[in-house]
Amino acid sequence: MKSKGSVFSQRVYGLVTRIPAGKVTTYGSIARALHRPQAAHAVGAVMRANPTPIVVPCHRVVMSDGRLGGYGGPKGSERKVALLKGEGVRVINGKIDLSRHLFKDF
DNA sequence: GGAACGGCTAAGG
DNA sequence: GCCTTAGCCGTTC
Repeated sequence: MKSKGSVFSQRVYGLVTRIPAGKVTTYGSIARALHRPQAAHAVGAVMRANPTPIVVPCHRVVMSDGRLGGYGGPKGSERKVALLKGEGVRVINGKIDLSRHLFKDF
């Protein structure tokens, strides 16, 4: 357990936290922002361990496709959508309009 | 210290 | 539109 020891995780949390309401990002984008373009899954690992779901809105992180991905469980997706919609994100058929809300301007 | 897991991505069938 | 294959990386047990 590296609990907070790894810069990577902290970096991920930092970026996710910086995502403004009404915007979303992809695992790949985060990985790229951290100079680890291939570590998308690693980002997922960090998110899974997300110790501060309040500060780290994982629901703003989606797949490169615009799909929501997971969120703890099949129901989580619905909650994700609800939250995103509440923030002004256009969600269609469980997918996000990336061309409209993709935030990669870290 | 090492193996398995995971909320992935990209490319092909 | 969905599944498979291959590659890559950090966390967890």
